[in-house]
Amino acid sequence: MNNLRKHIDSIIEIDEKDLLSFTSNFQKKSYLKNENILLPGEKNDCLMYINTGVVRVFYTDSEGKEITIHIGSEDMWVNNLYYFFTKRESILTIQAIEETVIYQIRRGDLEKAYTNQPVIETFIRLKLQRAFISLQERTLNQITSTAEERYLTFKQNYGDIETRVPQYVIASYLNITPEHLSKIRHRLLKN
Amino acid sequence: MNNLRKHIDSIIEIDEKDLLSFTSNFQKKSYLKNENILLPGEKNDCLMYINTGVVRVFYTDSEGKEITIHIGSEDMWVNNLYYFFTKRESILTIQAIEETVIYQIRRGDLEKAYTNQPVIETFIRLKLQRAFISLQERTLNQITSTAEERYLTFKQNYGDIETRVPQYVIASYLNITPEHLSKIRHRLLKN
DNA sequence: CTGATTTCTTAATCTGGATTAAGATTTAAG
DNA sequence: CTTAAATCTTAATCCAGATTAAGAAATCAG
Repeated sequence: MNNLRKHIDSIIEIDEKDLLSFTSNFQKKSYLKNENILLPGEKNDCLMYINTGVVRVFYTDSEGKEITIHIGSEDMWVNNLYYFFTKRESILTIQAIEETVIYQIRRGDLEKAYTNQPVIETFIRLKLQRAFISLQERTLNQITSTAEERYLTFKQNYGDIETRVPQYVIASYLNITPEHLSKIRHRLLKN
Repeated sequence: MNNLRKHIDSIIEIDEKDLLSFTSNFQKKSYLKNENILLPGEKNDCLMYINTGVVRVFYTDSEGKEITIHIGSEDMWVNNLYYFFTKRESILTIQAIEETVIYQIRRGDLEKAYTNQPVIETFIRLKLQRAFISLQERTLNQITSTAEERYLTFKQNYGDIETRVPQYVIASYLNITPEHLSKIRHRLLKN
C-alpha cells in the first residue's frame, strides 16, 4: 500500500497518523486480464486506486458498440466518479485490461474520513478538480480536433499505455472506428 | 443577495452566521446585453453566481468559429471552473447574453473560507461533483446521440432558455451549424 | 506445434452533417 | 416609420469518417 500512501502524500500535506488511519480503510483486490470489475446495473460504491495494471471504463450502446470513456494505469484512480457520486446503478463497465491490483475504499468509509481526517475532504476536492479539468480538456479536444490530432494527443498523454491496450479500445477512446485508426497510423508512418 | 443565500442553504447545512460571513465576500457586478465578462488571455480569479440574466462560456477556434461550452441563467454558476482552478489564462470568453447581474467571490477569499467556514469546502466539493456529473453526461450524450437527439435533450434540460438565446449559440452548444439546427427544427415541426 | 479465435489492415462505398451561397425575416438604431 | 445590421432559413454541393466486406497477422487453447 506504499504507492497509495506516497500518492496521497504528494497531493496534500497529511501527517503520518492520519495517512495510516485513512489508508487502513482500503482493501486490496486483484483481477485477471479481461476480468470485469464492475458491470452495468451494479452500484459503484468504491473509489479505486490502481496499484498495478491497466483498467478501462466503457459504455455499451444499444447496438453493443463499446465507447471507452477512461483508461487508467498504475498510480491513477479508476474514474467512474459519475456513478460513485450519484449512487445510481452504473451503466458503465469497468474492466481490467491486464492483470490488475487495485486498492479500494467504500463510500461510507470515505465519508467518515471527511469528518475524522478533514484533510481528506481537501484531497477529494483536489482530485475532483483535476478530474473535471481533464474531462473538460478531453471534451474540448474532441470537438475541436480531427481524429488524427486526437490520436497524437493521446500518444503524448498516455505514453506506453498505447502498447498495453488493444487498438480497438484506443479507437473507441478516440471515438473513431478501428479501421479509421488503422488508416491514421498507416498515414503517420509514411510521413 | 438573498437568492445566493437560499441557494447555498439548499445545498449544505450552514448556520446563519457562517452564511452571512461567507456571502459578505461576494461583490455584485452588472453587465449589459452582449457585454463580455471575461476575455481570452485574462485570468479568471472569481467564482460567479448568476442572480439574473443569461451567460455563456465559449471557445473561439483559429478560424474564429465559436464553440459554446456552457450556458447558464438565474441561480446557476458561471462554469469556467477549468481556468478558475488551473489559474491559467483563460482561452475561453464569458459573455452576458442578456442584461445580467452576478455575484462573485475571489479565489483568495474562497480559500480563506475553506479554513474559516469549513462547511464551504463541502459546498465546493458538492458543486464540483455536480459539475463533473453534468459535464460527463453532456460528453457521453455528445458521443452517443445524433444532432436531433441532442437538440431534444437540450430543450428538456434548458426549458425557456432556448427562447432567450440566439439560435446560432444553441447550435454551437450542440456542436452543429446554425443551418443544420434550422433543418432539424423544421423537420420536428412537420411531425 | 496446430487449428481456432481474436485483432488488425486494406479498400470500396455510403452518409450525417459541414460548407457555401443567397434570400427571408427579425431586431435595433436613427 | 425606415434603413441597416443581425439572425434565420432553404438548398446545392462536398467531405471526414462510418460501414461493410474480406483478407492478413497475432494470440491463445488444447
